[in-house]
Amino acid sequence: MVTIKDIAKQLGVSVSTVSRALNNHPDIKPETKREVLEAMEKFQYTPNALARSLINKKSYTVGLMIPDIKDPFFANIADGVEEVLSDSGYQVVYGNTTHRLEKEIRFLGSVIERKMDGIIATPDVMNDEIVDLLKRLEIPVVLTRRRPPEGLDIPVVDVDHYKGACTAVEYLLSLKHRHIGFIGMPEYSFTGQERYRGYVDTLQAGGIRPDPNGAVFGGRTIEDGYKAMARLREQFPSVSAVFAANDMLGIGALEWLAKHGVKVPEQVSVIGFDNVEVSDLHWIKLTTIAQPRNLMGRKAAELLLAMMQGNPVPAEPIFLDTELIVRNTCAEYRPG
Amino acid sequence: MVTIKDIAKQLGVSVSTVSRALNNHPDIKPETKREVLEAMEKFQYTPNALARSLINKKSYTVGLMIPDIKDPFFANIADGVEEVLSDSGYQVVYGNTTHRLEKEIRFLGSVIERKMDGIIATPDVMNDEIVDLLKRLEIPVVLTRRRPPEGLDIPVVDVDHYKGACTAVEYLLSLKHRHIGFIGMPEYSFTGQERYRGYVDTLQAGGIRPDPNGAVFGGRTIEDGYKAMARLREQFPSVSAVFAANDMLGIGALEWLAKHGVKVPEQVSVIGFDNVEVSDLHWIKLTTIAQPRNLMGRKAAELLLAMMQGNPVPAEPIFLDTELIVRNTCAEYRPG
DNA sequence: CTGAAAGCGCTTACAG
DNA sequence: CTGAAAGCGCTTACAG
Repeated sequence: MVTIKDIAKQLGVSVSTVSRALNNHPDIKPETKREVLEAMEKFQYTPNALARSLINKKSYTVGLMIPDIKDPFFANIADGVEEVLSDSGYQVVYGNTTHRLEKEIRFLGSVIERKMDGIIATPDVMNDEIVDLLKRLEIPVVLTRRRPPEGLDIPVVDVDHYKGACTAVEYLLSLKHRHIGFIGMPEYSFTGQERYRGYVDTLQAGGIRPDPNGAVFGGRTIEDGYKAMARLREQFPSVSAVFAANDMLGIGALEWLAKHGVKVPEQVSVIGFDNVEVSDLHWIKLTTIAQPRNLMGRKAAELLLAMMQGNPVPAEPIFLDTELIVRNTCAEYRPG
Repeated sequence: MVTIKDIAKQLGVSVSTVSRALNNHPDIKPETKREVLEAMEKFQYTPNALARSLINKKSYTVGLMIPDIKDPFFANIADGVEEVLSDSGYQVVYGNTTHRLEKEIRFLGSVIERKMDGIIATPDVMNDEIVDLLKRLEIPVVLTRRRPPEGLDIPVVDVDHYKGACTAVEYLLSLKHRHIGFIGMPEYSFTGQERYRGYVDTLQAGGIRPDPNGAVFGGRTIEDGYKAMARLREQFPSVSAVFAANDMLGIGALEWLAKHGVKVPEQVSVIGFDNVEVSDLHWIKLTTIAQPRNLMGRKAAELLLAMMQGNPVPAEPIFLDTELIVRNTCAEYRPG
C-alpha cells in the first residue's frame, strides 16, 4: 500500500507538502502541487480514510438503522437517504436489525466505535434501553417512523398517518358510504393507532357514531386481512366499505371477498394505506393512500445533514403529506 | 470523548496496561485487569475503531455493492450477507449503485480508502473499467450474479439459471406440451441467455425443434410481458404453454391472457422464474422456479469470510440449485 | 512556500 | 506483570 510517505520520498519533499497538495491547501507552489499530484496518480495513491478521520474527527460516515431491509418500505427510505447523503460525500452504513433489540444495541455500539457522524434510525420499539443509548450517542440523530419520548428532543420525520386516514375515510364518506368498517394493525402499533384515530374522528365529523363492531384489529399480513374481513362481515354485516390500515390487510380483505363472491367495488368498497407495489397489479388495483417513502428518506437525510453542519434541531416533527390514489376498489354506495 | 489515556490517568497506570485489559491480553494481573475494566465501565469508555483499524490493518468492515436495494432480490441477498457477516463481527457497508457506473466507481474508491477487508459485489455490467478497479482492490472479492472475465479468478456465487430453465421446460414437457413459447429478457442479459439456452436445449432433448417464432425477447417488466404475450400469440398461434424468463414477464403474460379471455391454465399454461413475492398472490398463483436468494447472500458471505481468513479461492463458480414451485398456472395439455 | 515536530487513539515489541 | 517508546497514516500549527 502506498502512503503519503512513499510519495514524499519519491519526490524528495516532506510529507507536509504532500498532504498540502492532497488537501488543496493554498500554501503550496502550484508547480510542486502538480508534481505531487502526478506522483500520486502514477503510484496509484489513495488516501487512508481511517487515518484522516482519526485526526479530523469526522468520518464522513452515517448510520442508517432499520428493522428490515427486505421490507420495501424501508428499502425505499434507504434509497432516499442514500441519494442525498452519498451525493454529499457520506458513506451510509446500514444496520439491518431484523426487529431484534440485541442487533440494535450492537449497531449503536458500532456507530460509536466507528465514530460515525450521525444516524438515522427507526428502532423497532422505542423502549428505555434504546432511548438511553440514543441519548449517549453524542452525534446528531434523526428518527423516522418513531416518536421520541417526552422531553427528549430528537427530530422526527414521518408521514402524517392521522391525516392520511382522514383522507381515506373522507373519500369513502364522499362516496355516500355510512357503514364503514376498519381493519387494523395490532393495537400497540403507533401508526395503527394514528390511522384508527383518523378513522374514528372522520366518522364522527361526518355525523356517524362509530359502531363498536365496525373495527377489528390484530395484524399486518394478507392472511390477517383475510381473517379480519371474515370477522368484520360477521359482526358488522351491513358493512359497505372498509378502510384497511395497510395495503396487505386490504389485499387480504379483497381476497376474502373474491373467494366469497362479494363483488368489489359493487357490493363492498375497500381502501388501503401505503401504496405498496402490489396494489397496482391488474388483479388488485387497490385504491389507497400513498406514503412518500423515498421523500421520507431524503428529508431525514437533509435534516441530518443540516444538523451535522451545526444547524439547530427543528422543534416540531416533520410530517409528510400522503396522497389518495384512486384505483378500482371503491365505488359509490348502492343500497342492497 | 473518553480515551484509553483518560482511563490510564484515572488509575495511575500506563496506556499499555489499559490496552492489555481491553484486548484480553494474558500479560496482565487479573486484579489490574478488573480495575481497568471497571473504570472503563464507569467512564463509559468505548474503543475507537478507527484507531484500532489503523494499527491492526483490519477494519472489520465489508462492502456490499448492489445495483438496487429496492429490488427485493438484492434486498434478500443483502439480508443473507448481513446475517452471516454481522454475526462474525463485521459491519457491512452497502453501496447502492442504482445501476450507475459512476456510483460503482465511487463506491469502489470508498472501499479502498476506508480499508474495507473484503467486498461482495454485483456490478451492473461487467465492463473493463469495473474489472480493472476490481483487480486493483487488493482485498478478497466475491461476485454474485456475475461472471468474471476470462483469466480473472474471482469467485462467484450464483443460481444455476441454465438448470433452472431446464427444470421449467421439462415440467411443461411432462405436462405433454409441445408448443412451448419463450418470453425473454433483453438479449444482452447474461441470465436471460442462460435461461434461453436451457429452454432451447431442453426442447431439443425432448425431440422438439424450437420454432423460430416461439421466442420473443426484450424486457423485464410486467408491461414487457404483456406486450410479449400479445406478440407471441400472433406469431406462434399454436402456443399452449409459455416459459417466461422471469416472473414479472410471466405476470404480464397472465395479464394479457386474462384480458383477452384466454383461460389459464386450461388453454395456456404459464411458468415463470424467480418466485417473486407477488407470484404467490391469490389472483396470480404463478407456477415458477424459485431462487434461493437469502442463501445466495449467505454463501457469498461465507466464501468471503473464508477468503479473509486466508483460505484459497474456489476455482469453480458456486451454483445454487433452484426449486420448482408448482402453483396454479400450469396444466396438462389439452388439444383444442 | 517548505519542513520538522507533535499529535489523533490506539497496539505492540522491548526492557525491566 | 508493567511502562516507555515507536509507530499506524495522516494533518496542522509553528518556525523559517
